[in-house]
Amino acid sequence: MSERQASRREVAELVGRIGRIAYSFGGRSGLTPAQWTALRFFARANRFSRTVSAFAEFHSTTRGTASQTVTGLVRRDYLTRRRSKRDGRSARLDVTDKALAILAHDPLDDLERAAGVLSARARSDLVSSLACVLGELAERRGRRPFGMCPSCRHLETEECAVERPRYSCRLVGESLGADETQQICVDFSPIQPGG
Amino acid sequence: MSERQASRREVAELVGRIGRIAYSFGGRSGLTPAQWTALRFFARANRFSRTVSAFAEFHSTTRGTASQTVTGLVRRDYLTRRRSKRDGRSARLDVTDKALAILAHDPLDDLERAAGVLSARARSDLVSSLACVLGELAERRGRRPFGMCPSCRHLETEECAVERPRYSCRLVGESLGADETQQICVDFSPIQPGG
DNA sequence: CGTAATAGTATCGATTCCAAACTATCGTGT
DNA sequence: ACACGATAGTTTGGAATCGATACTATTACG
Repeated sequence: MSERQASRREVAELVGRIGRIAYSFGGRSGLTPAQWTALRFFARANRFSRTVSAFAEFHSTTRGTASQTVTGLVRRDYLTRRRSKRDGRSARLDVTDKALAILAHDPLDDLERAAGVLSARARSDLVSSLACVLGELAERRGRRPFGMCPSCRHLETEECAVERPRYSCRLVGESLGADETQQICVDFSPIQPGG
Repeated sequence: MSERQASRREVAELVGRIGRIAYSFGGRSGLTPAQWTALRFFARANRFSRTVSAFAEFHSTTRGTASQTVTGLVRRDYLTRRRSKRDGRSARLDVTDKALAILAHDPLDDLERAAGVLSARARSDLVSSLACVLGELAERRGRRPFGMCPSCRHLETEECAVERPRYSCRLVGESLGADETQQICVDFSPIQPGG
């Protein structure tokens, strides 16, 4: 085995192990790993993406399983369900204050803190490399990469002279608040292929 | 939220997403993600680490669950169980030819190939950054990082003038073949903390 | 020889998981 | 207006996972 291939395998092994340690721990919250993933998703997703189907995509599971996970969280008052007025089939899930409270003690914060041992430069390189790998893997598996507006080809930025820039999405054809450009989106499509 | 914290969160989100996509796909093998993880582990672990307990540590699960997963793989002839002669409580699991055959088409290979889009330099940096984060995260969670001899403080290298170097492990007090220094070990302890 | 620790298994109920069938709504084309 | 297929989401069933707990057997320590 060549050096090149060895380092590829190392990437896969390390990501797998970190992901596993991060995923498998729910703390004493009474929430399962899947429920934690769902809460994080609905807290971070923009208003077009807070649906059962988008979460199923995000979590790489079926809509049926995602539906069950969401139902459990709604029943426990971590999410509220609101039927869409535009599309009678669709419903939007929003996190409750109870969810925000528990998310303040997210066990995944351990991973964030662990990333803090890297220098800012190393962390920046790590993020771009991971984004690149994720984009490539998502493409190979036929999955959506998810991501935020700043690197999305659907974002339209209207520079105004005096005011702040105005953002909108070419895909859904709606204007976006500046904060919404920092939320994750199911329709994200990277400007440069692969990250 | 500062830039520093934002990039930490991005690391966590990206690792989580990549890990999830990589983990959740079993292909048409009939094996579950947990079973794939077990097969990979027993194929990559050294002879001191191919036990139910070590796999439970590796997979961040309980010994009970790990026992069930292993039992299923033994029943399907992917693993063989051999009781230890030194320790009557312990048993060693070895992968069968059937397991090696299916591992040749490991769905996780997609992730390795995705890592191939990075330059060798970027990949090398990625590996060391991830190893650093993993070491730190494992410490925070009180988990073993697992790793290989070259960066383990238990490795003893005896340099011989004409012959190849001889390796041994200070912890278990046994000599190691050169190939065994490239297998993952439950007793791995990094030379530099967090590295 | 007795006690504590360790390796592993067995069992429980809750959850996850996928697949498949199902309802309801939307979009398109005629 | 109507049929058709696509989409959003739920439901059901069976297998597997999961954590917790209790359990057996063996080893280590004193």
